[in-house]
Amino acid sequence: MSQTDFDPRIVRTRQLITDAFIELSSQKEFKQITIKDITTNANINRATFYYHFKDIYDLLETVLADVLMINLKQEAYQKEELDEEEMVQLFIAITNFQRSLSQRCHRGYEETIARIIKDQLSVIFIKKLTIQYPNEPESTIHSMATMLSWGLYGASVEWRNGNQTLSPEEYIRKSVSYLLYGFGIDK
Amino acid sequence: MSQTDFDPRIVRTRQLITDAFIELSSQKEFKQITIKDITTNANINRATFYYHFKDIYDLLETVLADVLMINLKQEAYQKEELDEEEMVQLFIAITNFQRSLSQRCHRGYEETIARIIKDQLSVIFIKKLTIQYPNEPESTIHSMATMLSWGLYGASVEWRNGNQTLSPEEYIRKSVSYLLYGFGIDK
DNA sequence: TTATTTATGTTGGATATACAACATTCAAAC
DNA sequence: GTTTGAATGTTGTATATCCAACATAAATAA
Repeated sequence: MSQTDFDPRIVRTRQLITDAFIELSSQKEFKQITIKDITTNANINRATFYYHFKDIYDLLETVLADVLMINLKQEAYQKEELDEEEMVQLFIAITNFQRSLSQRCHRGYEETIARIIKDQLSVIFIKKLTIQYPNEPESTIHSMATMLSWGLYGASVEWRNGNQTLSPEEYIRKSVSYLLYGFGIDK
Repeated sequence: MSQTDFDPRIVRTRQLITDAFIELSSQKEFKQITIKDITTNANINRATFYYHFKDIYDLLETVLADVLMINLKQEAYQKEELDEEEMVQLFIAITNFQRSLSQRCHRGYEETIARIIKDQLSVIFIKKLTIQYPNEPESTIHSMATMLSWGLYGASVEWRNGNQTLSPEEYIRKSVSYLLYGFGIDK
């Protein structure tokens, strides 16, 4: 964080944008939210949005990292194909978040947070699947990405609600192996 | 209202200032509130306050007129001495406000509003009494102004709580005559 | 498929808001 | 009463936010 990030104007504007995004996430799916929706809701100029964020994906990652304190930045998951190791790391990031959820003040809108997390997982998986299966129609790619992101998130909820005798890694590694094998990862 | 008053920056900043003033009014008397208090509470620069308002008295009148919708601007009560007609007009302005209070969403902080109104009445009366009694010590002037403002406001509350068979003017004119007579208005 | 509308990303210029500094006034401390 | 500190009002400069406009892409309508 640079010094200018303490400028009250910047702080206020970022808060407006973030609040708008979260509110819209409770009403719509990520792919239905437009920059225009956000800036209208926040009552700021569109150029101002671009002063602060590169695009809506940048906003999504910032909200996850800075507001929800969960590391799901794309740059941390750069391998082009689905990979067991990366999926385990994704799962650990989510369970870290789940672990802290009971101590946090966000419990009131957990459903919105869940949606935001799944949206980002979906963004990550779509990117990988598009590269790995260039000839698959987009609808198939989206469908697979949705199943993966919901599955991974659901597993983290189950892990949290259980007695947590297994570490996240132990809990998920077998499932991930089966998942990837089902994708013909051994071709 | 000029076109620039729809500029979102202006709207937001004015809201921040107004909210800060109202919050501080619930904690302190008017004369204890400083510009610095307001700008700190609102998290804006002091120069920005002065961009919008001439001074704290300007803010007070604006809050009354624009937020609480009650006309107690000094410029409407310019006679230098206490005057029966002006006091009746003051009372009518307050009772107009009281009349609408039951239909408004401000009921939750009526005490703060009462304080703000009394503060402005006090400002008006201090100005007149200072001119009328130049040799009286300031503490006396303040004391008289306080009694007048509380008295006038209290009468409006009583009027509102009664069955309102009398118009505001009928209700207050006799009392005002007695008040002014007690000030030696007939010298 | 074509035409129209909407959204995105960008750019140059205007302006509201920020900052620091200053002079003066007022209030508090000694 | 004197000194010190805080508050007020002001000013010049920097910058975050605003606006309109443009080119392009994407979505929708015909």
